Amino acid sequence: MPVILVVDDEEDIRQILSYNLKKEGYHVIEASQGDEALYQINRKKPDLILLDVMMPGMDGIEVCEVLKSNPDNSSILICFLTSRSEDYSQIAGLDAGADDYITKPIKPKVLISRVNALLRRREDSVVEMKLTRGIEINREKYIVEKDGNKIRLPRKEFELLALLASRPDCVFKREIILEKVWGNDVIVGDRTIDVHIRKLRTKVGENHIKTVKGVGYKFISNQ
Amino acid sequence: MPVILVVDDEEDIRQILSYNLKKEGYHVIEASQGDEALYQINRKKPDLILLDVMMPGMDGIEVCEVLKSNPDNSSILICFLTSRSEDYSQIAGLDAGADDYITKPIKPKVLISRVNALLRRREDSVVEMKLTRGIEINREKYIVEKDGNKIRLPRKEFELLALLASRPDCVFKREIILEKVWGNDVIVGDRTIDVHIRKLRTKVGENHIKTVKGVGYKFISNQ
DNA sequence: AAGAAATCATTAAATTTTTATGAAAGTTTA
DNA sequence: TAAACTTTCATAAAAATTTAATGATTTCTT
Repeated sequence: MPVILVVDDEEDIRQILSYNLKKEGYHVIEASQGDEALYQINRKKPDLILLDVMMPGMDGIEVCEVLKSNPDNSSILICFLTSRSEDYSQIAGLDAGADDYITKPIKPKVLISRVNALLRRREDSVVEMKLTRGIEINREKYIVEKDGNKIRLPRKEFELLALLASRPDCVFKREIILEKVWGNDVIVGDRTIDVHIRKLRTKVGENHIKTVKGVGYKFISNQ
Repeated sequence: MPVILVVDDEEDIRQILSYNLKKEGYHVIEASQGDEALYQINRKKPDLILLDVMMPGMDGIEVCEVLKSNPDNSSILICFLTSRSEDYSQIAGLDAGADDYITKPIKPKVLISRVNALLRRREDSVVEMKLTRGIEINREKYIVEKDGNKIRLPRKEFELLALLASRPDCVFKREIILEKVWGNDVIVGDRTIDVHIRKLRTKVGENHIKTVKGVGYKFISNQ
């Protein structure tokens, strides 16, 4: 289940949001201030952040900027919480980093449908993906481009790469990889993953996939 | 989901358009100048382009002309963005290449309904389709022309070709093919698809339809 | 720090899956 | 009913996937 971080200085609001999200089955963590939010993000990378714009101290926009300055966090969705009174121009201006915004007062139904939509959309938006140093994955075309050259990958290899690349710099445990790429019911030996990783490395580049011994593999975005 | 390219030199406008389109679920890419737009089009062929007429450097009309000079791009829809002040004669003049236009200031609701309408209309208008290297599909006549020669295809073969060609280079999974060409209720074996593909290949050309093992087939546009 | 244990890397070979193809058997259409 | 169209079947071919075997590396123990 996706992890959602709720950031708002008012405890009442945090509770209402948190309650409703949990009821939907999401794993919710909270922060009451900007810096606390950044701390939480570091500790447990959320899938989505509901971020209040107006907060004492570091406001939502600053948090967003700091957050997005780290490419590790590029896949985190951000949804601002704004008061209706804050004018649209401002919201449009800060839109750069955000994926959506919800105006207060927040109705539970609106909240849930927006959150669901955002997370659902994220799944689909992995159709095309630009990765560092000219690696591009296109799900529709089932093609990976490296420095402009098209690389044709067999299905399993493609799925594996797409999975790893869906969250760059995050480690995927072997069990997770098996579950996502091979399916829960299929039983294959552990060496199978290695072999596929091997093939990917020769095709996509040796230093794009890093192994984390005892855990799994990750796709390296930068450097 | 369809891909929409937003071309406008003002960042604010790009953002507002982008935001609203994304909210609808479209995949949006942006360009701030004419040549950047052409670059983007080359990189990822969009379904629709929202194209500002007045831009410094290469203006919208030029972009449109360059675009349309390449038959590969004939299926891309173009919607101009114009100021109310720009006189209609000019707009009428450039109408040739464009499918629609929206006058600024742009209201989100108008934007969305126009965009939806355009894309919906396109679905139906796959009546005739020019494809690379002189392959042309005419839905009304159930006829395919290759290098000027008319090829008469049986219904199923035609539907299959039309489906694959509707999104060149995109893979159609076997299940999707079955659903679209044969219908959800009809039960036919997987070999049936192969056989039809083979017949198409012998008639239309071996290297126009490519198989993606384990996934499905795709129509190759170029080369 | 040395040795043992666990975990990965790598290659080649074996196996399985998936598709191509020709021919034939049904089906529909004119 | 013949002709055209669809579908199935059987077999060949190709490609993808998995296993197995061996070497390398890291981690853990003592």
